[in-house]
Amino acid sequence: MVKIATWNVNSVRARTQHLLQWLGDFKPDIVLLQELKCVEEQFPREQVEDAGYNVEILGQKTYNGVAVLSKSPMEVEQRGLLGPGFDEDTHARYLEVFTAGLRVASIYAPNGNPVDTEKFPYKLNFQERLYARAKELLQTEDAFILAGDYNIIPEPIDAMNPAAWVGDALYQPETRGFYRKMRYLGLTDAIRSLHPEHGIFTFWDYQAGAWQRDNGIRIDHLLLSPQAADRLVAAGVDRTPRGWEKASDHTPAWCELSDN
DNA sequence: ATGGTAGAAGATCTA
Repeated sequence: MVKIATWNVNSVRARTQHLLQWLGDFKPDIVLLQELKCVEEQFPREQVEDAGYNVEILGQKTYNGVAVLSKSPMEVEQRGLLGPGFDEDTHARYLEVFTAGLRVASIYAPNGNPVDTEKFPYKLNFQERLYARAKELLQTEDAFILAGDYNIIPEPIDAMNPAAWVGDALYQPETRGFYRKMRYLGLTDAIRSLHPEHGIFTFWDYQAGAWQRDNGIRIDHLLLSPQAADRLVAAGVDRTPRGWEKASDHTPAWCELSDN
């Protein structure tokens, strides 16, 4: 069995103790982190290595930043996500590795708000690049997982109060359409495929007591290739770290694959 | 209720 989790930590330096505590409690084999908010040199590498993980990092000053932790050896496959007419991206939002017989990408997709600014087209452009990469990878025989903070509320069931998100970049038709396209491509939403019920959230805003009211949304996703989905045995969200003092506004989402 | 909170940087931006 291999347990893979994704977690937007909202600053890895502010969340180092939470991360170490959670690694010890939850014991994931592979962890995809987002919003490191630091450069590689500032990442608490030694502490994470001492916890038993290999570490690969794509960092950036102040914003964004993604990493992959794995108990198995890792090879970096791709740093960053480029595409046609897009040969440079200063944002650290994509890191793809090969580890434990799996191809895995840690993804921090753009938020895209406000929608009437250049931020929204940037979000759509990133989505197009990710779609192209997914299509490319589907032509291999690899089992792969594209997971992270997609900044997408796929369906009304994925929000406590969907009406409040109308007009938000996370819930725009183009945003939700991209997610649908990824699924039509043949990718499996690990959590939703095993859990049709309402109330599965991964993010609660810091403001207005969203956590206390369970006013959450599901925006962190694990999309599995057919070869990976065939091995899917469990998936879920671990709400525990969201309840800790000085928590990230996201909590880990995870899935478990049988050995193959 | 057009604010509210959090983090990093630095006296604002992003989420």
